[in-house]
Amino acid sequence: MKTSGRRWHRRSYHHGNLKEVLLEAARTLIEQHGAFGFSLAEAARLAGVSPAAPYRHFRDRDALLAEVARSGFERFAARLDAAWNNGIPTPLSAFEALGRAYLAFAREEPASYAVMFETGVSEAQGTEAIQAAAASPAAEKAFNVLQQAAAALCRQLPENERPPLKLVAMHIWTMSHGIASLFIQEGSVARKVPLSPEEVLESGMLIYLKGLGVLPEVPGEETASGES
Amino acid sequence: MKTSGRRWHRRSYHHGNLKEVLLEAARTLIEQHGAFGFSLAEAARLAGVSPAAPYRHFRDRDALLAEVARSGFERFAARLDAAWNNGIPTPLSAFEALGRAYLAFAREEPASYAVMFETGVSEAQGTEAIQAAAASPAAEKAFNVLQQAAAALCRQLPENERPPLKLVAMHIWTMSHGIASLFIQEGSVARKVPLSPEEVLESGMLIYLKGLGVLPEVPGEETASGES
DNA sequence: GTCTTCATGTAAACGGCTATTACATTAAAG
DNA sequence: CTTTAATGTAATAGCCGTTTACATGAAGAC
Repeated sequence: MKTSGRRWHRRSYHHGNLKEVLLEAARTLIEQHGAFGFSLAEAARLAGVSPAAPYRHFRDRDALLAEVARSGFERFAARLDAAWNNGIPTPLSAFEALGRAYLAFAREEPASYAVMFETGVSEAQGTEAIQAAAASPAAEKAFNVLQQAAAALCRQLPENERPPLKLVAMHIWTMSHGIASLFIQEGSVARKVPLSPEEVLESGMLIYLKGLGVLPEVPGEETASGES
Repeated sequence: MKTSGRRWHRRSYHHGNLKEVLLEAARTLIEQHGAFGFSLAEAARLAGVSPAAPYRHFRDRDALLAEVARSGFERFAARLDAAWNNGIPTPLSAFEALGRAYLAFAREEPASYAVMFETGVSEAQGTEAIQAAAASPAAEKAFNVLQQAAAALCRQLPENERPPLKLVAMHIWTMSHGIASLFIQEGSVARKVPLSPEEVLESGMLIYLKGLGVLPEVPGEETASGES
């Protein structure tokens, strides 16, 4: 029973699906060992191939991480887009769904999220590929969903009170990202606060939208606890 | 002339200040090569000592990074505290100074900031030390400054309208962090938006505070452009 | 002053990782 | 069936992290 040691001791000399398996292995290993400590060799072991095999599919280690980021942005954008659903049934409810989708992605794919948003600093040599992914069409598409949502919300305001769209989109994005980023970290002080990311985001957005003038006079004024 | 190759070919066998120099070298290298790609050996070279020397001062590579994080949190907390200055002259002006101080730290010490907030994912083996730093007293002190500011702002509200302090503090923190984090990245989509981090934070906070009910009826209603 | 001691640095070595090169295997096209 | 290109392996070189045994010298004991 060759399959005992590995899930799939491949039958043929050729793997058949190595690229995808390597990406999956990378995400798994990054979740376990952190964005540091991820090693191409270990991913290869996990996939059951030699340490040199990955180089047939990725130019180097960073190219693999860049692909993790790029594909992550694609799923991210798709998910945000589905949640926003063109503002249906109402912009506000869709906006809430959007926020939840954002946090859900960060929670379900922490490795992808980390590589997408928290890789490297400055013009790091060797991370250009990843940084390119962070500026890829997929990344822009994700941001565009946020911008659409911002636009729909602003459309409820009289024209002379509308702040620049990009600014509102940035506010939404930075708050969502800040929450996702702080809560992903195990040891973070954020974890010591007895609040779920969703609670923080929803209450924060309620206050922000009220400040924007978008909310129709909140009834209960229970700004804190949300509804759940 | 031995001194040509290095700034300071130390005269004595003993370095005299190796620990600090290594921390400084680490910050420099992380800025240049990213949080990945930082190597203890290179830091040692930069300090002009053998690759084994750092182990006299740090248990391992992660311990050095943890110290970068810990000392970073200390300077961070001190700086935020000085900027907040107990809400003097007014809570609002002090709050604005606090936000600027937050972003200034992230801009001036991007390496520290990255190690403090963007290291690793989940319960990564090998990063426990850094995660411990992220939950250290210094980190809590920094958060406490934000919480004090939140408290001072909330104190301007009638008691029955005050949201939980920790919640407001988290809103402030997550938005500041989100902006700092997104703008630190070179390739980020955030860099394509023609807005400075300060503009985004200040305008966002204006809207948020208005939603909170803290702002005394904004006069100009130029929600976007701030004053600068 | 000399001796001892301990902190601090070095040299050498091991194993793991990245990446390259030459070679092996096989699927697919002609 | 033969050829070819894609895909994987083996072997190798260089770097890094880390450990161990040894070297140096500053500070105090005498």
